[in-house]
Amino acid sequence: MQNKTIKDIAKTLGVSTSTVSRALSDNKEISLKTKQKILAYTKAINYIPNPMALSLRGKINKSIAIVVPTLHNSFFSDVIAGIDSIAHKKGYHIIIFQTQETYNREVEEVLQALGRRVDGIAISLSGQTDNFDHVIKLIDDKFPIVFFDRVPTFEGAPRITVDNFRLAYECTQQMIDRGFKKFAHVATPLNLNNIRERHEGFVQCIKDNHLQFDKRLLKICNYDPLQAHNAVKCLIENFKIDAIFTSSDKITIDTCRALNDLMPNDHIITQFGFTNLSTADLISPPIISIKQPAFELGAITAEVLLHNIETTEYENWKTEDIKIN
Amino acid sequence: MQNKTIKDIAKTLGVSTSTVSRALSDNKEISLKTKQKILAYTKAINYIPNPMALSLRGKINKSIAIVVPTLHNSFFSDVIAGIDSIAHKKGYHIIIFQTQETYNREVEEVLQALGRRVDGIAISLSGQTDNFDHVIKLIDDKFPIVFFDRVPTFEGAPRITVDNFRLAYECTQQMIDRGFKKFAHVATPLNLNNIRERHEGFVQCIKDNHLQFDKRLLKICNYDPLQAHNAVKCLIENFKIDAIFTSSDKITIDTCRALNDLMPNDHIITQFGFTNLSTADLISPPIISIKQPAFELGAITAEVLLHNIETTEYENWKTEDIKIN
DNA sequence: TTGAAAGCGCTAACAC
DNA sequence: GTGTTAGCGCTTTCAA
Repeated sequence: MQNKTIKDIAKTLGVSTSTVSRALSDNKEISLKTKQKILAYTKAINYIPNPMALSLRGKINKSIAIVVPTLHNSFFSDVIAGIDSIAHKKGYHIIIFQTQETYNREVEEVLQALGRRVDGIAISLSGQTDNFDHVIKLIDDKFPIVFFDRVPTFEGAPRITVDNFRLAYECTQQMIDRGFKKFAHVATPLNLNNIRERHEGFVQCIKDNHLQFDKRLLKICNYDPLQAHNAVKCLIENFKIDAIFTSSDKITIDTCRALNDLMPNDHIITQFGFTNLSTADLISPPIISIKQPAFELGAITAEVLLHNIETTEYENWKTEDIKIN
Repeated sequence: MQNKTIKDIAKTLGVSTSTVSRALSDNKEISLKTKQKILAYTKAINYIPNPMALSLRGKINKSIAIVVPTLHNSFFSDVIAGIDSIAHKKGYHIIIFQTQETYNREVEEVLQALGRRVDGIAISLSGQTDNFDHVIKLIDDKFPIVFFDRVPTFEGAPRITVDNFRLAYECTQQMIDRGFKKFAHVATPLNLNNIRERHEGFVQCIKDNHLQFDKRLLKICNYDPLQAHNAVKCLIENFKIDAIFTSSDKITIDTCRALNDLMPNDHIITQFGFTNLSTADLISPPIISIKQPAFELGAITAEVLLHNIETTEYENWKTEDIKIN
């Protein structure tokens, strides 16, 4: 069953390989008759050109790399689904690389992606990354790369994000409108742009409403549920808070569990925050949840990336940032 | 920055391409000195051989295809994470193909995977698939393929599944032990092996406890939430049921929403079922939830597939089915 | 121990 | 309108 080659086809049909190649590439320098004969045959045998050979010839590979911190996160799964939806339409396949949130893996995986000669890279940075040489090099070399969600601070390649500031601001405003006054924020470290922007939107909204945000009410946790538990415990015991803002998926869940553990019956504290779970509406105690348009983010990332891949003139590449609403 | 080729290296070092190739492949027909010189240099420049060239030469590609119905499902995301964890260790990359639950896409995507010359395929069948020629052909050709979760009825290639019957049986037994007596089952169509096995485990347990299962209490729904709503409504209005069994992720959620809508305050019906959501414990009304070991399923799938890929003697391939507990 | 050359599947000059 | 050939990066005979 080994996929037939252009050579086999040529032999079977009694023509040369270049004739077959021409028929396949819709070249005009070929008679309609031979072309139809060849196309009929290739269709019949389900011929698929060997992408390795194409790639070796310098043609594009029709594959893009997606580099994400982890797949254990419905946000990234949704983004990938969005990227795939666009990529598939244009005949591209996606190859997934996980960095497990470490800088070393990120460098390695980017190298691997290049080694595989993907046509472009869509990347969301690891939580550890603070050196950007590996991606700057790509930008300098005009290799198609697009950042999404967790993006670097410098310009040069498109950065596709959701409008974290605005989403956080608006949700906080809703809470204030409903009468909440004393807010805490349980967050993962602010070195990631998205988390930082969410914090800023949250604080700005509080300020704009002439309320105060006590800095001790910002609790930074890592990915350990126990830290969230302790943070919530500290908040409950020491401060009279109305509401807790949580600014990413996992921490939202951890905080929710902490609240359930620490005050199982009276839900006097209301939680609001970012989560991409499909079941956010079913969770108890209820969370006012902010859902990022992850699928759409992926779709736009793919569109920009594919545009650049398929545009040979560098000056026509898209480089501007996009904030999705 | 275009990755250097073996030719560039040869030129820089003043040796021939074959010498470089030999150094890289740890060939013994080469002096230690030249070898070390070459290796030092290739390491310094971060040389990665072009996998396209390797693949063209008939070497393996170090990539495997994962064909899944959809990525919009935390079960499959987790399986993929599990596959990747093993594949990455052995230097393989994963390329993901979605069938969107349709037979036509499944055939097409399998063809695409072969076109890409992946070394093997891990596949979970679409909900529509009832013709298996496309995969039987691969098995006949001794192409490495492993089925997981949604597997065909015939033997010949490894089928990795969770023990659906047992999981369903045990959970039902728990419910009976807690005093529940009158059960309904809200399910997606039973043509998929996993759903059918779950139903069988559920019914068998009821029978073994000398209870009766009224067949009218099996409600088949598709992926539309409205169908689940109507099914639940019908069950509530016409039958005095204690508990509802739901046998897959999405239908579990849909049923949960339906219960919330139809009887928001008195939770006289208890739901138990399969779900892979990380937040199953937070959902209200509480669900007795059965979690499949998705990550582990993926890991084992990858192990079997990679074993077969790397084993040249066909008689040493693993072909037996595996049920994970 | 090393180099030269062929060939994997394909495309694109260049011939005819 | 069609065939011949070189070459993409690599490995592997075969010579030296």
